[in-house]
Amino acid sequence: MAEKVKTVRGFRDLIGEEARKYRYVVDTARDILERNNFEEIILPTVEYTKLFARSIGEATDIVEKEMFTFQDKGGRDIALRPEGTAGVARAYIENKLYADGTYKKLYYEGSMFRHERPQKGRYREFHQIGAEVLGTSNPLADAEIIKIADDILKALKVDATIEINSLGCKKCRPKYREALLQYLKEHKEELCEDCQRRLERNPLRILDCKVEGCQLIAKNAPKITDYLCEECKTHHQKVKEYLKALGVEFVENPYLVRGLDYYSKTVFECVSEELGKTVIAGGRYDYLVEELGGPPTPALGFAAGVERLMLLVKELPKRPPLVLVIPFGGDREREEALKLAHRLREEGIRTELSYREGKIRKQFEFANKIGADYTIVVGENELKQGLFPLKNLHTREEIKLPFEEIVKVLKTQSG
RNA sequence: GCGGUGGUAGCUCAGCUGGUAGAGCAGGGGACUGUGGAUCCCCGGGUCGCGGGUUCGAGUCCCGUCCACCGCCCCA
Repeated sequence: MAEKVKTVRGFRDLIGEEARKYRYVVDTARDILERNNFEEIILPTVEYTKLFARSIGEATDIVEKEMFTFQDKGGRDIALRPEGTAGVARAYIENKLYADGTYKKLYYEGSMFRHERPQKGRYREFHQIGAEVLGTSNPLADAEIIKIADDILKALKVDATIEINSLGCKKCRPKYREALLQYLKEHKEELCEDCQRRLERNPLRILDCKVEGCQLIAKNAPKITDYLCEECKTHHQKVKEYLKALGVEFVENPYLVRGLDYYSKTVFECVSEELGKTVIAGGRYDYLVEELGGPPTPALGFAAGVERLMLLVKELPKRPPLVLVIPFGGDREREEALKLAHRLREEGIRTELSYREGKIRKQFEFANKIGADYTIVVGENELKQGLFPLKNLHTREEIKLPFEEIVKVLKTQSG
């Protein structure tokens, strides 16, 4: 045999039930977003590398070491998108979606690529479904975005805790950063190696370090919420009020920070205890559009990790019952069975025509194997009488009816 | 990128200190020629992840490599 070609590391096939689970997660989220009057935006899979460098942040791991980048034949630096928000912001600016003076609600869905070490629920090609609202600073939008994330989790019956925080704005965040940095420097010796490094690069991240010693230090660190300016404080307060009004359960986590540089004010994460991982995350990014060369545009959004949600979805909606049409006899019977099978499909009934030849007994074994719920034998006697045996494989009951009666019976089952 | 565990039949796995590859389940056929999940009988199937080394001889020991999974980092 020739050498077998395998999938690229971190990439995989989704087959049958896995594929159905994928569709279920995506369709459920899409449904909720459509109901909230979000418009779909279908984005390119590749963008110029600098788009991500400028939006996500030069110094982040995603940009520094996790992007799939390459040069095209024209020597342009291109990257497979590692996330969706940057592309949405770029499209918003490029297509002047701000021109009509209203805010825009967009959602996207598709593959994202990060060159990380693969693990369960973490692949190099993974999928996100994300929503973005561009052009409003109204805290109603923050509350609604979080509510949608909550609705998706509830619809999928996934348990997760919603944690929220505010990262402040250009006015108040620097003051907080200053205070935090000063505090952390006083405790530098007690911090773990990683955190000593973070001190320079991204001190906010020390707050959610898992090392025990660091957590103790983090516990007594100044809280961002104590440093928020009036505007940010009011905004944060309003978001929480609206969430309560909506009955969305959440916990405040003053140490919640996000890994992407573009966030401001509201940030949130939906954390699954079962996975020990975040399944949906998002927040405000009021400066991103402007930093990418657009007009000043407050905005916010979230991204849901499809693979991670799939790991938590225990039950899929049932497929409609399956009917196996079994030809029995010769060419005439095969041809009739072929036509009758398509008659059933015309009516929306999930139908398999057996290509198996041989004993009737084997046909029934085949019916079980493929998970059929009903069988219809099409043989010489049936064609002569115009009556066909519809057998329920679960109850083993069989009724003989004219074909069009069978169609009616099955149609009510397929609802 | 770092640390750990593991890769043997379609699946789950066994294979002790090196001596020509096994079980259960699944699959195919028959007992049973127009009605299935039971039972019995028979059968097929493997470059032991890949490459190299040690050895008379390697699934087993050594080195390398790939892949999966777990933890870290990071993140959805």
